[in-house]
Amino acid sequence: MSPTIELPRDLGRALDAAETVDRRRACLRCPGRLRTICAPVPVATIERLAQLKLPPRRLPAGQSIYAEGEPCNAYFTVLLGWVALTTVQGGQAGVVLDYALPGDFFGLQPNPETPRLHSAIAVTDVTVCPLPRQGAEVLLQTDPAVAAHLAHLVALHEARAHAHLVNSTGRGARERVAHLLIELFFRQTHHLPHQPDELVELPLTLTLMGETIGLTAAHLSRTLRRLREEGIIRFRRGHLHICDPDALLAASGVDLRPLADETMEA
Amino acid sequence: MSPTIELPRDLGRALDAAETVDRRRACLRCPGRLRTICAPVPVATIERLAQLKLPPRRLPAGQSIYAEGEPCNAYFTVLLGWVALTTVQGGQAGVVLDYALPGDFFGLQPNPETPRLHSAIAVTDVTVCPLPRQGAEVLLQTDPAVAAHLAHLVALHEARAHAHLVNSTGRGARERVAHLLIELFFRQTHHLPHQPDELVELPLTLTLMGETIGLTAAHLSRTLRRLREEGIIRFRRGHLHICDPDALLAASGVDLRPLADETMEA
DNA sequence: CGGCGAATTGATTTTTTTCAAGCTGGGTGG
DNA sequence: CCACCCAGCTTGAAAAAAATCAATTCGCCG
Repeated sequence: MSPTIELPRDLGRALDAAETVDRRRACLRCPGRLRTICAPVPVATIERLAQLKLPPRRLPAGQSIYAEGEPCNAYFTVLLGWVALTTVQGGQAGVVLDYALPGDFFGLQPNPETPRLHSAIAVTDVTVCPLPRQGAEVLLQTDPAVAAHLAHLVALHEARAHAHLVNSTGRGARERVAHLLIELFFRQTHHLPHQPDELVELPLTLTLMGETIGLTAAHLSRTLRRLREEGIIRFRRGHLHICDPDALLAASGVDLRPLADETMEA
Repeated sequence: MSPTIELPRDLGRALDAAETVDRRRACLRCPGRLRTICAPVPVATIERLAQLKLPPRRLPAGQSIYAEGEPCNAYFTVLLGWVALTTVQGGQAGVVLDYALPGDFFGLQPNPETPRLHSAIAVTDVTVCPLPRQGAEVLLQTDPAVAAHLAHLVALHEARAHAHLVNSTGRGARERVAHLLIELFFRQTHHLPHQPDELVELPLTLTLMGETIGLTAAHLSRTLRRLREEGIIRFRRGHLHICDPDALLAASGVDLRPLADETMEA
């Protein structure tokens, strides 16, 4: 029942133990610790998790981590870089459902036996920590703390999807863009922008951002220009500069303060 | 640690036992059994769940089950009727995030200590089975099967939100409407429409449906008229008549077959 | 110095909203 | 039993928002 891990068979017991310690250390040092599926794992159990997981996997920008229709072999934690969860319907324009940032967990399915419902694409160069499905499911069925935490974690993803839905339904382009920028700012800094001239990474193309909020790249470009001309933001080369935070918050058209902690916090 | 339930203190042990049996029977007979949080509960444990839950609550159409901003006291299973999960942003038009139909579980939060992120409104007269939060959380922390199942159940809700997002982003009114009708058909019958002249309940106002897919009631009315004039559907007084299933599926603009089982199944 | 994907911009068309005015049908009170 | 009431639906005309299409331009990389 215990899932196998890829280890050279001829290593002695000593090295095996060392390997275990290494893995355990890696998990304890992991940026995702305390934030994803690992959060409720007591130090005593972390060894078990460390055994389950595969070594980190690095992928270049643009590569698919998994694609719609594929079987579901593993769940993932992002260690480094940005991942887009997205659908592509029959060669047409896709829709970005969510982004997974460092520390975020993604890839859990309603039914693990079933093909992937969406694709996960590396937006930047990415390092992910894969957790094989079988092992993860056993862990869930055995450790109630992990399972309970995971349920709430997925509820958070659901809440984010709902916020996304509210944002891209029945609101103007300006509002949508402002809201998206604030969300992505928040998810990196863990606070709303308040000081003038805050700077943050934003390694997305206009096309991708457009697919996130349901606008064409052309219209998005115009909307961003307007915001720039009003001295609210500047966006260039993977970086977002929020010149006037209050104006941006106002432009989003919602009071985000109460929701921020709950919905965007990873 | 075991959660208390409201019982007259002066009842003898015999009646108490009878009450327990009643609750247990009610849970075993429940339409939500096998479909919601109760699904993985073995008959042995169902008694425990039966002790946790409050007696069913009936609400007239239009009533709020909980509202955005309120504290989260309980989670719910729908026994009868339709519930809309919705946001209302500052007096403006709201957005319907999802519907909960008989057998559906709703109300779980990312952080249970936190105010509600959305409202739940009874669309029709409704009967729900409330599960007090405290007890539910204890159950989750104790019973890994329930917790693991719940995680996947919430993942299903997330997937449905994603499908909703795809549907209402960057697609025409006709496609959105067709997709919504099919989804609501499926969630009641558990199959896609295929025979001509299938009939199903649809107790929603145009305003509500519009808020679900991001259209005004006016435009929705026009879109429905077009579908009616083409002999595809008829919709009146709470009932949907799918005259030409294939045309409706075609109008939705997506191949729903592979997704249906996973995304819509409650 | 090209080459190329991404961003910008303009002109035009399409889609959807908005606003406002009737319509309808089921429920209520006289 | 009927008149009326009212929420919800329908319809029309005009305005607004966004998509589309088609060039350019920009900036990075080899």
